[in-house]
Amino acid sequence: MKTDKPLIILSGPTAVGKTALSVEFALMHDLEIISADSAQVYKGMDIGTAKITEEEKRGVRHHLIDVCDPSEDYSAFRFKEMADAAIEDIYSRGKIPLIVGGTGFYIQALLKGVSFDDEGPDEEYRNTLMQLCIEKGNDYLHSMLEDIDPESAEKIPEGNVKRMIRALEYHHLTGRKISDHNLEEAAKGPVYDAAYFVLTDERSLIYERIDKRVTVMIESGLEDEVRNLLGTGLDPSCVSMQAIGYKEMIPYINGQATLAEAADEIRLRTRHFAKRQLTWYKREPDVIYIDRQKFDGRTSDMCTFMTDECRKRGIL
RNA sequence: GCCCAGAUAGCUCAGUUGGUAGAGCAGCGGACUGAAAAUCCGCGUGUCGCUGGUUCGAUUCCGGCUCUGGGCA
Repeated sequence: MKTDKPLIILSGPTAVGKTALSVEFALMHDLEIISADSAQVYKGMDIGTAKITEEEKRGVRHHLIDVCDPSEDYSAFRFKEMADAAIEDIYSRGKIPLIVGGTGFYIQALLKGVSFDDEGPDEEYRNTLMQLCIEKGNDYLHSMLEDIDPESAEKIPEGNVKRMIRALEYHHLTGRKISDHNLEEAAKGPVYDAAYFVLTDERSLIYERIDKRVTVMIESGLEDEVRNLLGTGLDPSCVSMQAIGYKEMIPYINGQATLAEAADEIRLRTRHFAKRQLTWYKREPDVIYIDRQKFDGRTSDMCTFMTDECRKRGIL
């Protein structure tokens, strides 16, 4: 029995081998790929994001890569809008979409159809709050939050300025508590019939692959890539430049660190990132793990496993 | 060869006026619903170099040894 809104998702920590597996699987079933990656959307950010190359695509159509200028701010909201549109487009061609990427937050927004019904972001209000925070301290923002939304104040630590600001902004724009909004959204079920795969491996092997990948990035010209981006007048504090591999290069380019120090910092930050991704998946319901160890790393066997799991769910 | 300093967590080091020890980083765990490759929260994982001595008790004091720096030759 086939489903109405089939969707296949392949996620997993960085450097685990999602790209190679995704192309192989897409070729096998004539799928189109939608990237769920918060950094690969930016044009000109190729080496540091380990963006798939034209050769690696092997003719498989990819969506949501290079759709944004690095000076623009991308977000979960924009991803959801664009991904929903891409999915409809793919359905119209009679094909099934394969979502591939490591940004769990984006995948969640898409899969559960999270509603972003306020008019945000309100940059002006955010700046006002940021200024208040600097002048009067984190505890001042926290007490503001306590007044309008005690549940959020309970949950969000004083140190987490970003989330305090977002909670205050949501209330400012809608008059509602974000804690209520979050509860409503959390209760939602998926809007697509999805098989949600997470590719994993032994932690130490993921870390080894990260270390090697960073070495290759440096050898492939990451420094020039970052210099070129900054050379266009891009603000180093903008969202795209917060991506791992970019913000760590800036001290080196400014002469405040050696290249080896920058590379080590990238390796460390990437390992931390992989750990955060793994934590995220633990909480996602109905995730199907693909443990590389169990397949001895054989792509064809992993594809077979994925095919079987999809069929069990009426997908494919 | 001699002199000096050091040897404590994976790393860098602090400390115990003698009662088996604690910071930062690493590591590990967690949160996350319009910045998410972002942001934030929690957890000490140890033959205190080895070996004798003094002592009720030594990681701490004393001797010897080993190793590592630095200096003198």
